[in-house]
Amino acid sequence: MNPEEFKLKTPGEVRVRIAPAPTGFLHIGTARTALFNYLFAKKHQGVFILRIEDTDPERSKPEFEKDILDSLKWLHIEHAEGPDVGGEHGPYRQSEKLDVYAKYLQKLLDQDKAYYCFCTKEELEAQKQYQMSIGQAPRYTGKCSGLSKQEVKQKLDKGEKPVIRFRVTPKKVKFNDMIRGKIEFDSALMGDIVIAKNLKEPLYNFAVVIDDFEMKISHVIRGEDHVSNTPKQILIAEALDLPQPEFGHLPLILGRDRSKLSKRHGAVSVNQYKEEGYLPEAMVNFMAFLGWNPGTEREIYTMPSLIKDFSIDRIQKGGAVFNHQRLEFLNAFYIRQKSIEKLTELCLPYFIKAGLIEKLKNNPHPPDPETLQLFKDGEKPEFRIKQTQEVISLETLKKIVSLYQKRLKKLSDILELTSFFFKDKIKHEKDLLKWKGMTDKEVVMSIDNLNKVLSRIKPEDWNRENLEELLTPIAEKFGQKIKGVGDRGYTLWPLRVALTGKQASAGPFEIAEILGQEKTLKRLQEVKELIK
RNA sequence: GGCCCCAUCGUCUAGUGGCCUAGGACAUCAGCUUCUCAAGCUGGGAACACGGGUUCGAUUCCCGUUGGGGCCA
Repeated sequence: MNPEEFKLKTPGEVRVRIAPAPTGFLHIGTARTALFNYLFAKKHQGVFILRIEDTDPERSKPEFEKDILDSLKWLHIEHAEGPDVGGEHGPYRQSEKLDVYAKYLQKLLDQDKAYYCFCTKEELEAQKQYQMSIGQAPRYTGKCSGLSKQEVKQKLDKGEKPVIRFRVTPKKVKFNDMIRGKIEFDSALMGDIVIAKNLKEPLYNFAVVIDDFEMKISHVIRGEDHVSNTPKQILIAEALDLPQPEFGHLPLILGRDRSKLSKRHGAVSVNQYKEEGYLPEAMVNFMAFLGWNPGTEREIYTMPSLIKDFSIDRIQKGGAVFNHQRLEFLNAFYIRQKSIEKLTELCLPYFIKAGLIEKLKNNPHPPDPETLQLFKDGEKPEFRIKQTQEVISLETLKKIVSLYQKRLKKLSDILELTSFFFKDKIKHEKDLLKWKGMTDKEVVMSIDNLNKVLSRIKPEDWNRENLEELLTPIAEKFGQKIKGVGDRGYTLWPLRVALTGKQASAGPFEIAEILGQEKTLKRLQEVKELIK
């Protein structure tokens, strides 16, 4: 840890925040910003705050706010203050404090640090075009900046709709970015900026300054897309004589084409990943390494270890491409770490939602979102396979899941991989049954042989160990007989394909055990008829 | 267009002037294992954008070029 980081300009408590607008589902980039803020707060025994920036009533929706809350909770990025949990520096929704903004706006107006501007969109547009044509930065020329009180009143009385502009003092605005170091802007290039549509409708750059002050935010850690907002906010805070927070700008998450990650790159909301069956621990581990690394070769990090090793001065400056394959790798890794009980509980909703199984009446509890515990202790839940109406125990489901644990990249993969267990009839491709160029006749011979052997097994002896012990020598002998080599494939491959219908699957013994003797024989029979 | 930021394998990155014959991870390729697919193990290929300086010595420092990105409307 670099001690530099602890030199906090504003001594006292570390208070950080994320401030998403509830105009869409929680974006992966916002989640990553939240994570870094959270880690920074935890690292410094500080407070992580959630603020909802819902000043745009058109686009802000309660369901999006809910999604933000739910997704953060799912990721275990917990805020100590926010719209749902409250806090002494609230309200935490911008829409609930419009009078506060109005107060500061009025103050600026009274001190003539801001003024009403009546220029029309058309005027402004024409001006901008002109400025750009002569190679200048487009900025407001200050046409209305000299309007007298009477003129303003007249225009107001006439019903003209003004905006409120902030007088930008031309100067070099400097700040020391926690991640990037010194950054300097020439505010003369900005022109007077619009800070509100009117007293009741503050705009982003203004509202942020007020909120961050009111919430006593010590460090503003946000995406790089905000760097050019920073000087504006510094100037506004200065005009209001407010203390400046520290700023840190995170590199952006990029899509494959290296532009800012957005919907056109695919799934970007946290809830989409959740639904597809990505684990929160994988998401967190993955997001943390998008622009940060511990400087060691360790790659696996859970939240507690991240908190321990996180340091803001190890954050990268350049944007990071979202590497989906790496997310999958991490997700598969965390899936493999799960206990079979836990993993089964995680998979059950997928089976149920897909209509493969249904719950029997004796376990009506909805899953506990905290523990993901689907059942109360001591309860023996049972399920029914929808297609066959057979009862299937949790134990059996656990066996199924455990067979495929190593093959799951995401939870939803379980459906495609295991659906053959839940189907009455499965589709077979005749040629798939042939191992190394077997003929139809040889396949039938193999199946007859299997039939003979398997039907003789006593029901109580039907388990994986016995099947393997019995079938292995038989398979070798069969290979020897038809091809002169002890290749078990001539028996085991047709068996496996007969049971699963698939080119790739878990092994035939464990599958046969789960399917049971009756179904195993039935599937062999079906395959035989297919060939004839 | 203006301003700001950035630049090591395909991707995420280690590297803070000599430990660099540039390390790790994902991906990829080959092999082992094997009835298949996974998982696992072993091994291979793969990068310092370019040009100038500074220096005994630059991936590392400075300048420029190029490239990429962000913001502004």
